[in-house]
Amino acid sequence: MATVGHQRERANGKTRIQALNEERIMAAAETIFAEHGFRGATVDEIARSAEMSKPNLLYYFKNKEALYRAVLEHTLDIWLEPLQEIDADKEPESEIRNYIARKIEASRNHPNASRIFASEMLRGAPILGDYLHGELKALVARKCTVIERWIADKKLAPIDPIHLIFMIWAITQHYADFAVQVKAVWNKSALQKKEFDRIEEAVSEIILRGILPREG
Amino acid sequence: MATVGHQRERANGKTRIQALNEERIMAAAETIFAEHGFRGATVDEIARSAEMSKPNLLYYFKNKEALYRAVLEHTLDIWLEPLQEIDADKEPESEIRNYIARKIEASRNHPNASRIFASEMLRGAPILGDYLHGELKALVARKCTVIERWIADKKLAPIDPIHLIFMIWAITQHYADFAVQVKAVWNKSALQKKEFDRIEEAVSEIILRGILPREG
DNA sequence: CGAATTCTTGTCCAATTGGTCAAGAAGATG
DNA sequence: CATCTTCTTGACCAATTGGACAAGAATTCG
Repeated sequence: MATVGHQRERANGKTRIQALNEERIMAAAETIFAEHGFRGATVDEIARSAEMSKPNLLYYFKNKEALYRAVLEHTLDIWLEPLQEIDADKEPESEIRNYIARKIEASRNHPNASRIFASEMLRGAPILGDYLHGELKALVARKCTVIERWIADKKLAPIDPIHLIFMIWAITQHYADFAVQVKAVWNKSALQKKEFDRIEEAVSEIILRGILPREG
Repeated sequence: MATVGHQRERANGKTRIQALNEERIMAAAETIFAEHGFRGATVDEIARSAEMSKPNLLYYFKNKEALYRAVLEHTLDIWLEPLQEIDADKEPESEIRNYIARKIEASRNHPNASRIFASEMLRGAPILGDYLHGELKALVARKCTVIERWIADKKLAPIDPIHLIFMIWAITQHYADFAVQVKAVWNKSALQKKEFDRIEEAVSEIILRGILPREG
């Protein structure tokens, strides 16, 4: 209790300035890493984009990799969160429709998170390798069990759960990572809420048709 | 006729050594660009991987960007070829099943082509921008017309053609670009023909169910 | 206020970067 | 075999890279 009073103008043991600048740096880093990957991004460029000197950036993150890891971690939260939500006790139609909606929302609101994840995969996941083989694999296994139960209960057609998950990941990610292509081919100058609503509808329709059992 | 006889030990006006080395360089470059993108790749590393000196590499390609463009062009051929094949006069089921099969085959046989394409999209397609807005857009528009005709003929459910195409691209590309993730989560040490056959089956099943009209 | 702490940056550094150049090695061609 | 062309590379270059450091500027806080 003694020294805590005033020091907690700091939240998390972080100074006001610290919190502010770390955020500023991470935001800038997210954009640059998303565009050019870990190797292609330069600390100088990130610093410039965050409007501060390079030594100052390195005062907050001890080196480029530490910054990359911080950004990646933040990315993971966004990337993963939607999957947690799937609930075995509810109906597959609503659960999967909802999952698709959440993933597409994430692609819209955090396209750079999606891109950084993609870029890390393209490099062979040197940083996230352990995570993929550990936490993620376990989580997916659990969700597959849920889907298999739905299939056993005749609530879903007998599709392969893991590829259903891969397909949903692939599609939703695509609209963030390949946004340039989507815009060019679809002839949209930008992907706004309206476009993402259209995407969600079109994707859900095909996927749900593809996995729900035929009535009757 | 005069000077042609012996000079055509060269094919394309290229020396034997030229043809050989350009291929060697492009193969090495494909791997490195796929992993690290344009900026993250270094000429030195590519040269080393091609087992030749950097000046020698630059004897065949005048600079890094020229090499990148050459690789990208090669990439495009592979990436695009399957779509040309869709034939309006045949049945949608076989045509789309076939298209998926071809794209997945491409992902298996040329994963690095897929990754380079992805990496170029992540950067905002500074090199391929014109191509996306031109050739590709036009091609997709034509294929959409084909799909719409199938829908009008009640051979397909009334889905959105362009998003069907995006979905197929996204999914098939995913198994190349995110191979690390797929392997980790699916618990395979490598993706062989057997695994890709399984993927093709699972994907075709869901997509075709999703777009074919209900019988009766 | 004044001392302690936190923040900020100009300057510097060795290593790496993309790229040049000249000169020798290897190959083709008469 | 002799010449002409093509191929190959060591040595070099200026610019950029990730990062260290010291010293000054703000802040914080008793």
